[in-house]
Amino acid sequence: MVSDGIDRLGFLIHDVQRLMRKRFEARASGLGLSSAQWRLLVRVAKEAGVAQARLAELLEIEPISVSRLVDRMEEGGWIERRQDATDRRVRMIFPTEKANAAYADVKSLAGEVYEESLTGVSAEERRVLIRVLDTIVQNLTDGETSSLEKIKNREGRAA
Amino acid sequence: MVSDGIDRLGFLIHDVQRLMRKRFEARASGLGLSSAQWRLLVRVAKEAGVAQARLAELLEIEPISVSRLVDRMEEGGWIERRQDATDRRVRMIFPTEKANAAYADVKSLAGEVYEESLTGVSAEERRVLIRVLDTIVQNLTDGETSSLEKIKNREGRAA
DNA sequence: TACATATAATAAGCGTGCTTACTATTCAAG
DNA sequence: CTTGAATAGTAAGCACGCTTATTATATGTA
Repeated sequence: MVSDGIDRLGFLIHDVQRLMRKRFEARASGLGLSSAQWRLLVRVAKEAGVAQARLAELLEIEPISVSRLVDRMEEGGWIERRQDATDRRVRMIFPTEKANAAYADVKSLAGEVYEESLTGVSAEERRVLIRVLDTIVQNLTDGETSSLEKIKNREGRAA
Repeated sequence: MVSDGIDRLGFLIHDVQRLMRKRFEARASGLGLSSAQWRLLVRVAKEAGVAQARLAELLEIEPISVSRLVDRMEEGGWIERRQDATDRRVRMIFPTEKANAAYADVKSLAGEVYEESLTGVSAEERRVLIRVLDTIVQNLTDGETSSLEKIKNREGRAA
């Protein structure tokens, strides 16, 4: 009943996340983009001009984390902050030309890492993997996660 | 070919890891143990007196990370460092009584988080999940991971 | 209008990982 | 025995997440 390996689930997820991030960053180091920065860039590329607070919701991290991530990415020349004309509290985030140019490269690079990760894993197993991971996210997102909870209630599941 | 969701794998793993860690830490906060400290404690409980360098190999993190983690855990009264009589460079790590007392509690607490995560996931899907995650770890551990590489070559796969 | 509340962003400081560089100690040659 | 390489541990400083607190601006209500 415990010999199915479920008791290792936390350790396994932790290891997989760390190894995938590490390999991605080794590949993308030439570009100077970390995986956290890449995640943010994907959102900004799809939704140029998005406010930092909205980015925090989409990325499901705290606004302060966005603030400092954006600091570093602005220094790196990946994004720029602009004032919102109608609400002076808001900083709108736009990708730079440099970011747009790198987008496709980094995307295919991420795909490479996924393929290396899944060597020897069948199509059916891949489907199960994605489905189960989605289920876990749902299970853990509902209830008691305080700040995430509010987002979900307000927004539903943002793709 | 990309519509299978594999292109979201990195984001999914990242989210699952963060949510599981967050929920675990919410539960364990009364005890004052973080998930990183819990991981270390599991190893030390199984192998009392282990050297920090060996812990770094087992946990697959860098020795300096162990050093500071051990600092905080020693402050928290979870473990203690003792000198090795035969090699004065070595610090041997032992669990305290407090740690031994908490061990079973935290273990069942982790089990609860896993079960909540996997609500609605069949036994077969769980087997596939664990098998695929193990495969990913293997795929990403071989080759090019520099420091981990050395460990693997030297030790093989430590359970 | 004025005051209380809410929201956007940031500051300060912590935990956990990293790289790079250092000290202390051991071990292997010569 | 002495010198040089390897090993154990740590320091300094960075990235990225967090909590808590602060500032500036909007907004709703008396």
